[in-house]
Amino acid sequence: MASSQGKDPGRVRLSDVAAVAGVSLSTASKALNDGERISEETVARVREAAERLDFQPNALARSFALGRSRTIGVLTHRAASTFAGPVLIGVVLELGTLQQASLVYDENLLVHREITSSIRELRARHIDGLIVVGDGHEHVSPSMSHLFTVPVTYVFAATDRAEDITYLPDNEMAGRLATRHLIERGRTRIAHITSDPESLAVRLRARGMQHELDEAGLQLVGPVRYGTWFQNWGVEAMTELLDSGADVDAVFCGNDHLALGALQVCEARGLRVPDDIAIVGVDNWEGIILDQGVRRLTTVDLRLQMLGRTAAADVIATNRVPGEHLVEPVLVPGPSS
Amino acid sequence: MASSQGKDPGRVRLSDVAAVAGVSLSTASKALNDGERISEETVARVREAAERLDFQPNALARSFALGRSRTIGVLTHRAASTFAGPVLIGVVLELGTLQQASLVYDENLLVHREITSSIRELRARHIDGLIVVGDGHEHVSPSMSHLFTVPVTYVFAATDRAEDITYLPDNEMAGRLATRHLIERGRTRIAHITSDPESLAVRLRARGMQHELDEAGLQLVGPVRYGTWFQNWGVEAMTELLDSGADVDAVFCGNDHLALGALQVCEARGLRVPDDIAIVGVDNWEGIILDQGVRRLTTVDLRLQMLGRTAAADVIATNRVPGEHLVEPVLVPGPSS
DNA sequence: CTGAAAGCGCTTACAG
DNA sequence: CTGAAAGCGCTTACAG
Repeated sequence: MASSQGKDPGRVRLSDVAAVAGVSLSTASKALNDGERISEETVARVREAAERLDFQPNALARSFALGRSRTIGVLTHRAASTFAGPVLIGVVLELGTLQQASLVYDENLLVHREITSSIRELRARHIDGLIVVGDGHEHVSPSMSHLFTVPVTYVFAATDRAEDITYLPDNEMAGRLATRHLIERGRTRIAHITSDPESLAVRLRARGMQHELDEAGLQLVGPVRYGTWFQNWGVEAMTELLDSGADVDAVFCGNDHLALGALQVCEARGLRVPDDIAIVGVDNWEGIILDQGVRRLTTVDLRLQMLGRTAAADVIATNRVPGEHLVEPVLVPGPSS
Repeated sequence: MASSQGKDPGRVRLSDVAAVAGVSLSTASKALNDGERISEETVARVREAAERLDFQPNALARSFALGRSRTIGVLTHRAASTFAGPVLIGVVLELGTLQQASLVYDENLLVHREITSSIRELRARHIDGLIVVGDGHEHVSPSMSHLFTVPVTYVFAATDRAEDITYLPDNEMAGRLATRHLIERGRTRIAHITSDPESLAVRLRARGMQHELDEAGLQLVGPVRYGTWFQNWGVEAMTELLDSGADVDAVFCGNDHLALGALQVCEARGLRVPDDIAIVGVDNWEGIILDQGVRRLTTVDLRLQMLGRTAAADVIATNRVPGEHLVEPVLVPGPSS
């Protein structure tokens, strides 16, 4: 006798369906799948039998026969980090919706083993595709696409190969949305407080802002105040800005920490926000507070979970388009602007 | 001819290994797996051949033969929520480490389909186990264990069946850790600001606090101030507390929002924190700020990601223990206490 | 349009 | 200790 572990006595097999429908196994299979070159009547009879018996095809047998695992490999770097976390959640939730399992390899694993070893394992598992989750696009990741015969999609990561399919948040659009929002509300004297220009996100957000100002024929209340991503820089830069006596009615901050710092300075000085001065940040990191019904900041949400979902849908799709794809952020209005 | 999709011409099969080792297919299989009733010499020869050919067993064929998918079903409710998110990340990362794929079903799906339909799909996939991710243990989830023949583990959820295996954060210990920390630092006049006593987490944290006070022979600077989880209640309650003229040198707040509100009031009144008054919260929700090197609060971290990892390891384990299991929180010291 | 048969690549009960 | 053979439950090229 052969293995009995694979057996599941209570389970309905396709052969049972075929018997009930009075057709052969192969006809039953074709009727349930492509349905091509099978008479409508037969298809109906087989489907009915399958329905009546509550037939669920054994996914293991199907995968084996087809050589497709309905499993997607997911390679991450520090997946638990603040920004990569939502991306990973989006990836696994969307894959689940698409009936695909996720086989996740975290970097912890990769440093201990050879990278080639984990790739071999991924191949042994016959994954149908691979998603590489980065940690923003500050660092360019080396392309791994040539190591796989299955589709590879990069998300929250840039690669060194132009034909790779990458998904990134649209940081330039984030700058545009924030600035447009302020302009639409009648602000004309807008300043910018942000982090280090070494960061690509900083440069892109600033560029988006500049585009909108140009289109509106406005001048930045300059210079751009570059510093760090931390709240205390927001405090310091806002203090400097106000002390400089600049005529300013709005500030676009590169992230929400800076915006909170700026808000704090304005409140301490008795300036009304947004009446005297409007403030917009980026990240919507107040998620936890928003959950609880309190929101202080206007901000731009980069939709990181949607970014993960989009990449997951892509790796399964048949019409994949090479190159860089940007996911649109959304403006989340709040009382500060 | 049969299906050719399953073929992968470049791939080494077990039969190749057997041929190179000069043994039969069955002997090769046994040598590589159990190794029982096979001579050491043969085992060595087969292993060597496998090594040399870089043999990776086809996981699809293996799963099919054994009836085990190396895939774990994961059922979530609002997985993207603030607290369930880290639990889910812990689950999928740990499963990945254990070479298990994750097949995630989010509630969005479940409301549209019959729950029985998703269970049938999970069964058709021959999952080796199921993890149910809840959203805290405020609501008791109905047990689903009887619907599956594979191991079911609940995490961040309580069920209505005592034999179910559940993993929860230890909220009582969170209250103890916070209070013990304050007592060890010489505080003797400790108050408690927290949310609604309807919440089990509120009651457990308060109970843990009371235990520690009792053991130290201290009295709570009462009454417990029950309210909401929001920062403005922290502000209000702290204001009341100070206005009441109570002699207080520390406050344990039920979460970090309340602690931030309390901190704000103290700072506004010129009280030095922690010199005049020490404050401890719960949640370590400043994660994002911590990433950036700034920390204001002392807090208790419930280790939600570790909670997810622990549950994931459990569902695979052979020695599973029925009942409720608690994951220990850790105190994260900061300048506020 | 339909069906008999081979095949996907393993595991294991059984005979030797 | 070893090997020939059956079996896991599907899919599909081929013949009819």
